Amino acid sequence: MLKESSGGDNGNNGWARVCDTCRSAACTVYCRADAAYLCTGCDARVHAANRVASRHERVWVCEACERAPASFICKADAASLCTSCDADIHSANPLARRHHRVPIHPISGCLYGPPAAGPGGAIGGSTTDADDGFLAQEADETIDEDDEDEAASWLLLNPVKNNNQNSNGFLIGGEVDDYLDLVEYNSCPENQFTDQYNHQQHCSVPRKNYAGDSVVPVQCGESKGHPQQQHQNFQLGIDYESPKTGYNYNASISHSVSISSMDAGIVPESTMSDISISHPRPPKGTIDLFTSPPIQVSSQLTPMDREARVLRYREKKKTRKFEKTIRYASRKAYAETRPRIKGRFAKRSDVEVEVDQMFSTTLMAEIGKRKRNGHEEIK
DNA sequence: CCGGCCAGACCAGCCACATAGGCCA
DNA sequence: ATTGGCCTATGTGGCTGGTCTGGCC
Repeated sequence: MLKESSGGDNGNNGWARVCDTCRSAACTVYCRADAAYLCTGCDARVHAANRVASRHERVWVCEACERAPASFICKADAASLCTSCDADIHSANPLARRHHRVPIHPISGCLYGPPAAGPGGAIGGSTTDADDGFLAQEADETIDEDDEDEAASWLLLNPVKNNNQNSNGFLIGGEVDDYLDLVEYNSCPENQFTDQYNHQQHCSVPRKNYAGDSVVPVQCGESKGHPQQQHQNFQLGIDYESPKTGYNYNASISHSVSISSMDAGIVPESTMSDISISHPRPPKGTIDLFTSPPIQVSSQLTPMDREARVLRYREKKKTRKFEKTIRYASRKAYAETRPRIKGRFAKRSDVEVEVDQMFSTTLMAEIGKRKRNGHEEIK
């Protein structure tokens, strides 16, 4: 797909960039320190020469055009792509746009070591290595170590640590929290982006009536900057639960909002529609390059920002809730009334179906009669 | 080995959503 | 004849709760 989509000509002039050193082989990596494109052999030779050279940060060359440093890994295509090719390929159609892409982190040291994985594996895996500058910086911190570690994983973009789960199987401040926190961050008046993204994020109106599942409309604008609204956003960030089915793109996602009157934490559909409809959350560990604001924010945090976020994380941790959440109250009500056999849903008998139909037709007739009467009264 | 605990599987029906196809300007 | 927008029909898969089951301690 990738090669085809690039026209099979490998980019601008139809030829892969050649190694800047040997000038004979096609380059495979780009060394930022040397600002040079190198083939596998030259890279191994140059960067194994001494310790300093071995620390040079390198990234793989785009597999589509083979002419620019790769910036993202597309998990669906299993390919590393430069910004340009990524944009070309993944803006082609809605399906491609949903491909999971993660930013490539440069790797230093030996790229061709014994357990070396492919381009994606080697570089993608580096995010959890000590080579990661951000993580290395984390290691120097000495505040409350447990919280700090957890907060670090929470602050990171794609750390493996984020897969930590507690005994209940829920995420402990994983990427989900991270994502939502970024949303929250963006939603703060002082942090608002001026583009349409945030407007959609928090002010969207359900596209449909949703009467069936009791989705209620969003109150927009009036609560902007209002403490209560901020609180609600805050809770959203906290209570995000891990899907029951685990690490899966299609896994169901539940949300919970702190509403005291709801035993099981039935989500006010306004928040539901906010998240799941107006801006479907990109899959775990991915970045939606075309609809999301730049999320790299977290990797460029100032110490002040970082401290603030750690504090916020701790607050969230304190108030985290693990209650089961109900996204659709109507489905819950229906499920409770359905016949069961040993706990499993069973097919309704013909009699039950008939009764239901009779009831519904009667109800519709009643509603129609009331409407007509209403019109007559108005007239 | 036994008992307690817990996570996950299972089921049917509703419905949100995506897609395909038809129609019209 | 082609294109773009709109609407409708159809298909797919997520969501829901009570019970059972297998694994673990």
